[in-house]
Amino acid sequence: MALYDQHPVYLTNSLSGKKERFEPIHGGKVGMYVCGPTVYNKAHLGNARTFLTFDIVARYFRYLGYKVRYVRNITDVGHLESDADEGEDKIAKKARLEQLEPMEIVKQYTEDFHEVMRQFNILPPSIEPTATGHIVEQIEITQKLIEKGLAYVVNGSVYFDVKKYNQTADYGILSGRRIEDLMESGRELDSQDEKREKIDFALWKKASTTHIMRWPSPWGDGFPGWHIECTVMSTKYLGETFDIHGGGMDLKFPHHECEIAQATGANGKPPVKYWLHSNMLTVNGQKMSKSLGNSFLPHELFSGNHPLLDKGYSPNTVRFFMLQSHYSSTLDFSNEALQAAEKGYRKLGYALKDVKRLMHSPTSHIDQELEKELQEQIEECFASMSDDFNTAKTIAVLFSMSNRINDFKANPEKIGSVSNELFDRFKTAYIGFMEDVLGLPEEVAQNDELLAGTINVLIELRKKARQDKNFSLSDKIRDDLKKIGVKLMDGKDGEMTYVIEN
RNA sequence: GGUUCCGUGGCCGAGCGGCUAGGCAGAGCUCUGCAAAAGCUUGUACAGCGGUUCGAAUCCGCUCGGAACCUCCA
Repeated sequence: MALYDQHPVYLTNSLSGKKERFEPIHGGKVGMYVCGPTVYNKAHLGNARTFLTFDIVARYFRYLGYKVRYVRNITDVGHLESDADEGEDKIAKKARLEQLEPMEIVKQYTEDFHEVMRQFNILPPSIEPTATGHIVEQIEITQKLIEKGLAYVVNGSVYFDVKKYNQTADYGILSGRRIEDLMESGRELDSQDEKREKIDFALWKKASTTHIMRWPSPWGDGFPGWHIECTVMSTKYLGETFDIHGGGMDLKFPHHECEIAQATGANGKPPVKYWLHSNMLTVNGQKMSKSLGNSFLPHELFSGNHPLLDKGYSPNTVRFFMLQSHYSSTLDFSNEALQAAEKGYRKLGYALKDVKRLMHSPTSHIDQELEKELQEQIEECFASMSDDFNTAKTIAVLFSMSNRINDFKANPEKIGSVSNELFDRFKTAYIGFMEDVLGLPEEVAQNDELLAGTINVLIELRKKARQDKNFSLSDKIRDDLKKIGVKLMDGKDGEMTYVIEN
């Protein structure tokens, strides 16, 4: 029996607003598409949270034994500023400001994005397609929509006819919006608008003479609309209907709503079975965003070089901090919270390091209560993760497991009071959920043999001083080492361990 | 204006009708030459007001406060 059968996953489907049992379209396989970044600027922490969420989703599905195909795109074209149909292309604008080719901008910020992902231990997707690499497919689907009467051409641009679509389908099915409300609110169409209705959106835009990023099409030179790229890249690699589509909450409307309309219109069936949306990161209760100017850049956070920060925090600490809340809740950023997370994570990390060294000792008396406790903790890890990827709950379980680990470390004879088989499962579960599922590794202090050797010499000296009851010397060794970041801890048996803290 | 969501102990944060969430900080104890680390114990919180129920932080209504989306945004 596969792990995924033993621990079926329940997830909150934005489409229904309810928690549903995950049943893959193709047995044993998961197809997931997540809207990636538009690479015209440095990735900030809010971006990281979304991709962390889906990193966890992919990791857990894999841990359960599913074969996961995870597609996350890079948007390297399009996205006009200010308004869907006017204004300047973000990438082109940045290119002009920095006096670079658009593709230099794209390259630069794609590299930056990858570096940030790597720092946060967010694993790469299986496929990372780009919008510019799928212009042909975007033209094709646009043509298909025109043929079906769901899109119209005006002056070299193509627009999706939302009202027409709504006659046979339900525009607003995801966001809960009604087409009537949408037509009443928001910006009015002005005389220059080419769209029939203001809720219509562009599939293809004619490029003005000055627009740099442009491709030939049946309607003249232009560039694709924003929503169409995701429809094309998701269905191309995952099929016309696939399991999971994810993204940040702020993409729910209009982006994902439009994706549903396009795909349903073109293929005659809904594109996605489960929609997953991760919530926003906030600072002082307000959404962190580039436009509000309250966003943190990862390197500012790591270095502590930011007006709102007292000190720097490691990427893993930040990762842990984010995982202590549920992906569907907003998470507020603050120094105090980060500091608490740092200490908490350190505790779990030490236990991780320690548990790897613990070996089962010959079984003596079986402590049934202890066995039951360990057994339940293992179960709880799976149950919590299978319950809508509740990393906060899982971490709570890991804390209680770390208590047992520390107890085992201090009293190794206790390990023998549980069966070898159970101890192994316990150990494997702790390591597996920490490292593979949550992606929280031991924070490796410099694995430097010279340094380790040097510290060990000092440890031996301190042992000797203690044997001689020369406590002023033994204290000095410990205190001086502490000043430079090496913390010595005496064990029960006279052995000493150390950790390096920065 | 429309559509949603949130308000939990000093702080952060789970919770989806009955069962101690957890972390950080604080207090106490054990261990220790002293520390550190660790283990154990401890706090009796759910914005307010009504209602449903044998029973509500959890469901319903109202009030107050905050946020997101309706323009680009993860």
